[in-house]
Amino acid sequence: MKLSTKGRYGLKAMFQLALHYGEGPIPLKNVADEQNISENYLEQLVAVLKKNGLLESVRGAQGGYLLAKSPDEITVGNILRVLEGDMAPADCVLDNEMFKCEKAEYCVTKLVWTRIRDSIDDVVDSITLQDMVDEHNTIMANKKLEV
Amino acid sequence: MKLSTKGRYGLKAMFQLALHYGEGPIPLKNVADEQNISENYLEQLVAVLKKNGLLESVRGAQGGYLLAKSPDEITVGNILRVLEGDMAPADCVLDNEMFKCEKAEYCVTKLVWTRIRDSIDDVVDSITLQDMVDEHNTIMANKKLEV
DNA sequence: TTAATCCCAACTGAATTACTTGGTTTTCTT
DNA sequence: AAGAAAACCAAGTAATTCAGTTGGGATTAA
Repeated sequence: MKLSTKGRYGLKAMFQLALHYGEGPIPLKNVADEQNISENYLEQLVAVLKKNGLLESVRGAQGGYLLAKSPDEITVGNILRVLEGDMAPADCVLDNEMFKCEKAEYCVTKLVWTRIRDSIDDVVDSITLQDMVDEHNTIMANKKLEV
Repeated sequence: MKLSTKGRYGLKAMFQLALHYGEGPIPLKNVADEQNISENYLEQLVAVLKKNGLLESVRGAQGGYLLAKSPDEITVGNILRVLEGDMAPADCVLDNEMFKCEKAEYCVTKLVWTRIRDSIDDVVDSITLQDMVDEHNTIMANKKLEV
């Protein structure tokens, strides 16, 4: 039940770009350094995020990546689903209903998987990048007061 | 974010044993047949469940497995944690705090993983095998009425 | 005694993970 | 025009996990 580095690094990267939203394109190298991720590996992840309309890129010198939408329009769920697939603990409760089990109508374990999936969906769909930025700012402000 | 067959088969097997709770030992072959699982593979899973005090076994002919506690004392969380480990989406929010990240105090993504983990915990710790049996019986009773 | 059953250890093919390597192309700056 | 900064792309890879299989043994009821 663990996320792979795709989802974890991907969210970190998107959060980093959200922190700098409005400042123009940010080079991937900066993001990779800041979050301690291999730049070449991160490249593959942002390619997916871009293909799915969450990122835009600017090529050439002074180029980089930017969020395709404002941070309050991008949820954690948007990001994780693109990089990890549906947040479903079993194939029989995938959102797109690809997989069909003939016992589905009276399968009690399916009810369990459904409840797990729904609770995860609730959380990831309710948190936007803006929420994360706000939380970050609150934490940082409190840290300053402590000193 | 998917469960492996360990967790999925394991819960199905435990549910099957819960259905027959009080009837003495149930041979693994029955469980495997009923739930369409390789018996030899299931053997490995029940070994883990037994080692962790969720199952008891009776050897020899007419032997089999039985729940070590009554179905209302065994939660889905008990079963999944034994077979899959903590239901944490990232190592930094493992229940046992093995893994330590030095940025933990101001890591916003950690807050996200924590909320996901907590919501999963809420669900799996709130459902007992008895709940599943009850649900199963309700579904079956309704099915009968439909005909 | 024999058949049913649990118990145990090792092996395996396929897939996935988390990268790395080694480029090419585009564009800004000088 | 040259050089450098960046995005873009394709392939390879070592390690691990997954989902079993194989081939036995030990225990016990009938």
